[in-house]
Amino acid sequence: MKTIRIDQAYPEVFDAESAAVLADGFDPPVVFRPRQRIVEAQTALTDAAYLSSGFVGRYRSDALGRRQFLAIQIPGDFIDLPSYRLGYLDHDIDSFTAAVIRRMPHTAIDALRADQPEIYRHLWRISLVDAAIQRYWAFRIGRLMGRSRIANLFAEIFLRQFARNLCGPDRCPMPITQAEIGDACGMTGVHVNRMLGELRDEGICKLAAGSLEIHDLPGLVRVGQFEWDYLYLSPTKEAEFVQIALTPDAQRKRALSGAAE
Amino acid sequence: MKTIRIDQAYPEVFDAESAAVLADGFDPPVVFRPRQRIVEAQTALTDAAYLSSGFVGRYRSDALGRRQFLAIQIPGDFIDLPSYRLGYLDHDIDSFTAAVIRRMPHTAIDALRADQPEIYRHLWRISLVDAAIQRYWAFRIGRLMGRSRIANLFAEIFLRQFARNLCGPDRCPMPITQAEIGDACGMTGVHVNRMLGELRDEGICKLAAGSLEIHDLPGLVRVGQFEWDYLYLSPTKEAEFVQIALTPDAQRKRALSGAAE
DNA sequence: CGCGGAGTTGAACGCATTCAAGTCTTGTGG
DNA sequence: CCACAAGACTTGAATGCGTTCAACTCCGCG
Repeated sequence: MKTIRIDQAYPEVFDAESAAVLADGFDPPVVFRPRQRIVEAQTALTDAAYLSSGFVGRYRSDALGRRQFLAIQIPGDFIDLPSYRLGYLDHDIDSFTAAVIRRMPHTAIDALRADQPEIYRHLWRISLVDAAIQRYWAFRIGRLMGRSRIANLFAEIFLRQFARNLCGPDRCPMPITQAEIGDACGMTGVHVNRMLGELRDEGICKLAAGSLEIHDLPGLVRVGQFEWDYLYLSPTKEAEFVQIALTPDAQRKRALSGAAE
Repeated sequence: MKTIRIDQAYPEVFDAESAAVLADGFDPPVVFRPRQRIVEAQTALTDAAYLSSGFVGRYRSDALGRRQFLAIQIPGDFIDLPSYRLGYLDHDIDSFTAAVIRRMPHTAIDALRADQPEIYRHLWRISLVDAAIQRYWAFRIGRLMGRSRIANLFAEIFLRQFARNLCGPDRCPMPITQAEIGDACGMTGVHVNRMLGELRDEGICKLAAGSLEIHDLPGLVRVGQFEWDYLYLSPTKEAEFVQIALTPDAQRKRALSGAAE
């Protein structure tokens, strides 16, 4: 069986029919264990990997071997789509958790260009949203203070899962250690620990046992100065998020100004 | 005349013939003055802008209005290609210098899909290299110290220009202020000033009158921990850079290990 | 000649790191 | 089921990189 529920993973992008077509192009699933190398930098790739389940991270290391995460990928992400046109990656990808990968040969993507232009262009779109997320990471790391960085990252990872119906409104999987959060936010694990303590004491959120309990989503958004335009959500999903993430007061102001933020 | 020298701008990507085809799709040039808004966030776009000459920067601002540059675009860059599939940008683009923009309607790009698949796919490739550069910005800001960040950024901006034959081996245009370098590297203008002083005193490089004098390129690469795999240069251009950027000793080691770094 | 933006420098402050020593969890094997 | 080891988390104290505030110089330009 080659069935894969891409329709669930990308509800905004692929309708059920497209998803079925796309699913036919995948190779059988491959399972990875936690903390395993999934894609190696500088290695020639002939297929694109789709993350069916699990969390993985893309990173580069500095001269002393310290990692900087460049992206955190959640179920439903294509994790190395750049390889389609570039042939190899400039960074490594490791699993955080156990992960299931399904690969689609680059040739299968090529075939879509003529046969399924809509899907083909949607793949391009996906890679552009990825790029937008990358840009926002530069903003987060470059402009926000420690506590805000973490809150902002949490908000992103939560919303990306929420938009795919991978979690409810008040908690979501967050299977990464404090040190890894540090590697993602450009700070040390020790400092992450202190800032997490503050967020917890302020009643905003709590990270425990690989999942994030969100006690005050508007607070998380406020502290993290989180904006979500860069995720290019469907209007439906965005409205759903606004409903739970903005206080009634903020929603009123938003409606008045007509801002699409 | 619709002639535009894309062949020069993207020698690795477009051959002369493709460039000519592509050039036919452009609207007439539009000139911008320094420090002018070129693309506004959240505004619907129906064409993609190509930067014919000049420098422009993409940025987001935090709650207090402080900018974080997300990218610096040089002549030959498509500066808002994401708009093709996303419809609008989540960030603003301002000019650093006077700039000439040529726009290509999204519909013209659409037409390329069937008529000129090679060019169409090359445009995708370009957007993927842009994304790779974005990723590297997260690494730079997240993992490097102040002085290294600046050296690293300089190395990138230099190499990207060098790869397009926009400059020689020992100097390049760098028409941005110290405060703007700070906004790009996630630090203050004051600290940029101090670090620039160090780089100057160490005989590595000197920023003056909108251009960067590179006195010690290997030193710049070393201090900045600069790697260039993420730019996906053509083998020719990469070899040319290695020739001038690595010391003879480092080149020997590189050759021995056979690393493609 | 004077204005304004860019660059420069000094001093005090503070966020985050580093180092270190713990405690708590978790998974594994006896 | 307990013992133990390894990794994750927590906390304190000292250090330091970078910020902030402020004053001043330099330079291009009208």
